Amino acid sequence: MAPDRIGRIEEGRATLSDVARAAGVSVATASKALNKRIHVKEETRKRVEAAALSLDFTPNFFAKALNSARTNTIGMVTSDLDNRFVLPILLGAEDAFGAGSLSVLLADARDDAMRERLHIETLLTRKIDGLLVVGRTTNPRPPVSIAADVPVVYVYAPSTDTADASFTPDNVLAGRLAARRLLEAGRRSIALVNGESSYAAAQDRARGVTQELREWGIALTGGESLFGQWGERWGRDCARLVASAHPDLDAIVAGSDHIARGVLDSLERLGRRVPDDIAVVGFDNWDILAAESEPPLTSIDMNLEHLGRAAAQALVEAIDGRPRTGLHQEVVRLVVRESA
Amino acid sequence: MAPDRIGRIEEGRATLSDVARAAGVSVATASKALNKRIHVKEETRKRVEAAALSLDFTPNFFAKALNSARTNTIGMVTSDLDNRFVLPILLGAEDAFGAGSLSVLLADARDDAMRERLHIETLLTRKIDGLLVVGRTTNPRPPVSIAADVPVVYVYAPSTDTADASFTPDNVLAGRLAARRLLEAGRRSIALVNGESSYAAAQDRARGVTQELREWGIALTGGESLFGQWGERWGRDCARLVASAHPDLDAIVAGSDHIARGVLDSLERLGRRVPDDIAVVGFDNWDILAAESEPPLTSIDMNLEHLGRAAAQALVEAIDGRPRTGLHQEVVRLVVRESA
DNA sequence: CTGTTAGCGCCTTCAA
DNA sequence: TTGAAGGCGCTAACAG
Repeated sequence: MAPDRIGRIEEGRATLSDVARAAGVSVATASKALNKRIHVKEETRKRVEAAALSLDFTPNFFAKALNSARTNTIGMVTSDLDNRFVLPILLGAEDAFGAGSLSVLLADARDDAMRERLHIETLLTRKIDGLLVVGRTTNPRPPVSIAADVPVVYVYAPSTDTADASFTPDNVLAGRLAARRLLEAGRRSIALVNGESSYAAAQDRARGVTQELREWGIALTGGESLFGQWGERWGRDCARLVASAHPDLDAIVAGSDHIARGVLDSLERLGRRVPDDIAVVGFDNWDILAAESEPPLTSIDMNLEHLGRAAAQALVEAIDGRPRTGLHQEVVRLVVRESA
Repeated sequence: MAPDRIGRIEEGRATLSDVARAAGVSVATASKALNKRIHVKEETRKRVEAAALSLDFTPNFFAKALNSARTNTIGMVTSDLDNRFVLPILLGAEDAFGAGSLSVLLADARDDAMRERLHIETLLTRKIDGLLVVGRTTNPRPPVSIAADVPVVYVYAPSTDTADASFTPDNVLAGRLAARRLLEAGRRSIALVNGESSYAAAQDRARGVTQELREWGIALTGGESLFGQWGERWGRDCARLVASAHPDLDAIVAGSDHIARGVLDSLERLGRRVPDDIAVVGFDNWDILAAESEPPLTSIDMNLEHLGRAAAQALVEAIDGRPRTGLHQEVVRLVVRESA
């Protein structure tokens, strides 16, 4: 029992050879036994497992990683952690990876290509099994260049290389769902107060809305290009204008919940009741904005947690040799409250 | 140059012995040279470094970790990633750790003690150099029990053990700053529409507000126990009541920006102008709520990014053998907009 | 079924 | 100043 090696005393960890000795077998046998390998007598395995347990043995992660390809670690690079959209995605991903079995190395690139390269470099140094690249917007982004054969999955911001595996919310569908909700409620004069035109999300949502309207034989009131900023102010300003210019207006699709809040605000000031006079629907279903507004806001939920989970799942499968390449536009859903 | 070992071909990584051979020295010398150790002739080192560079040599992380205490990895356990407060903290922490030099293993415990234990267990297995425990609220939490001598720093939620190193925003100061702003602007009838009483943040802010008022010889209008929920609805309801009950009311401190939004809403409906008739100040400086409200909201910023950075810094120092124990209440700051 | 022998890639004595 | 040898803890051949 005397420490036979320098360092044993302070570093209390039991090693495999300790276990082997305690069980009266060789290290190799102990290894096989603990790794549920074949060719080990049941009784021997029991003995080894008992020894391992009593010594509170935990295999040394690094020794293990040293001679096996897998490290059970995946890397996650976000371009902007300060982005509320990435949170649910991370959550979903974390979820899919399962507690304890797979660890996540997180790195934030601050929306800076150099930092991203650097971070990915160090992640690769740590032999991650796979890489999840989380974008800041849904605008396509250049693929990361990785020499090694590490599977990569893009989330939120898809890769410009359509052969890469990318997961992004279906914003066209989102637009359609929003419009459909209004149309089915009998609304016929619908305006779209959109976000910034440089965002794919804004463009896609607009596309979805107009597509749906067209199928109903209707055109967007106020035109298709009411692009502005992603904020309340723009929502307020723009809503005031369209609502005044079009007295028959009976619905507004807002490019985001944030914009929608501004829209609601203006409508109230104009004396238009929501939803009786004018219905309003937003995007994102950001409950801090949507749940307790006056009235509570009907919105399209982008299913971000699901998105993260799907991407993570795909990454795990890719690691296991079953890659799912290409762009995956994940489904979104309508959340009905009172505004539409 | 022919691959002398199985696996060399597919696994293109150059090893130290490759470098040594290329430089015409032994592995030992190469090691010393690259690690800036003494006892290496300058010219030899140059040669080795050149060889390493040309072979694009990166030391094997695991081999290195196998016989050295440091892994340059720290663990970060959040109790609830879905919490908007943790994001800036993570950012600040990531920042303090520096790009590339220190990697972050992220684990989300979902506010579940069992999951937390499990995650910490696996983190320890990976020999993290230190652990950052990020809480969901500022309520004190039981310390994690770690057998090994891994430094731990608590952020946002401090440890109940005051000997542990904890970093949390100074909510009492926050309350004082909010009150002071109003008092200095000449307000004398001030109400506090607070959040949930079970939150230390709500209690501390209340304490700060009353302390400051007391120093000015004033008592809180409407009493000290207007606790409710952290939401707009409560802000609306409560503001309507106090404002009606106290016609002389000239300021409201809202327990959070979210509450403040409800307060603003009610005041507008009651025809009280902000800030002319009644001033309003919130907490959190959550710009999505505060920046574009009508009028824009004056708020107390909790300096979360700074908080995260400070905590991370402390962790790094602790790892380097210079622990900073005890509770650190970090400074917060007033952000003036138009509502007060 | 079990044990012996070789490494994985690196670092660290200790001789030379 | 350099190099040879041993070891970190584990797994993967191959014998026995």
